[in-house]
Amino acid sequence: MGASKTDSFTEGQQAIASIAKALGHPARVAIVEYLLKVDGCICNDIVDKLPLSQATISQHLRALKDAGLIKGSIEGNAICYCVEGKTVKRLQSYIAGISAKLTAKGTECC
Amino acid sequence: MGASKTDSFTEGQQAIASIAKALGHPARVAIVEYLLKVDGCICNDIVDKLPLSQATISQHLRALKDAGLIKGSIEGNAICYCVEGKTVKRLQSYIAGISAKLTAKGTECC
DNA sequence: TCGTAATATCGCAATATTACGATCACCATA
DNA sequence: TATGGTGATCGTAATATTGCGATATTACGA
Repeated sequence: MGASKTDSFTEGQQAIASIAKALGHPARVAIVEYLLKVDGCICNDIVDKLPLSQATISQHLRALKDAGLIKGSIEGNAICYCVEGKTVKRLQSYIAGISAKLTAKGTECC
Repeated sequence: MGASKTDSFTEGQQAIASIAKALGHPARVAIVEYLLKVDGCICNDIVDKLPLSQATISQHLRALKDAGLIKGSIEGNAICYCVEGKTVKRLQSYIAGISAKLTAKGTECC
């Protein structure tokens, strides 16, 4: 035993967890930041920007895509990736919800 | 090789990644939600609420505490955990920043 | 001080992640 | 049809996570 007991939690909890997990590695945070900075949402210049191999970056891109945080469309013989606003907003409103409940509560208890 | 190449990224990226990673498991999302729901921020009723052993929950609590997402104070012979607003707000404003940059950009490119 | 409830930690097994080199597949264009 | 650039995938090694039972540890009350 020891595998992720992922079922036995709600859909919502799993959905948030999987988005958060995708952002749970500095390389992927860096990739998202890069995609935001580059205005054209260009593709694999990323390989030159990060100290990781092409294979590894491709894996991270896949993780981000699986989580719905980015999407890519074929653009000639390259691929154009960009951040998917919908998913970002979903995470954003979830965190905002937590934050709101906290301030509604008033004092932090401990 | 194969270990996390975590260095070679900025402090900020690592900080966000570690907070996000802490939320990257449904059990931990569930724990945070529970701590928000319970008004008194009570301790280990959690063991009864989740289908996980006490040892496992204690581990998840530690992960959340290490990430700064919760804090605990000793309360008699029990422990009172609660969500740490400061860290939630940090994540919140980071995600809001991404979201803002996206809408500033106008159309999603791909 | 003894017993008991609440937590933390240790040690282990199962599984997942991270990273890379080596290919493979695809498309454009020479 | 070759050739080169772009990206995905495979195989593999190193490491991390997840989960649990067993065992501390700590604090309270009898």
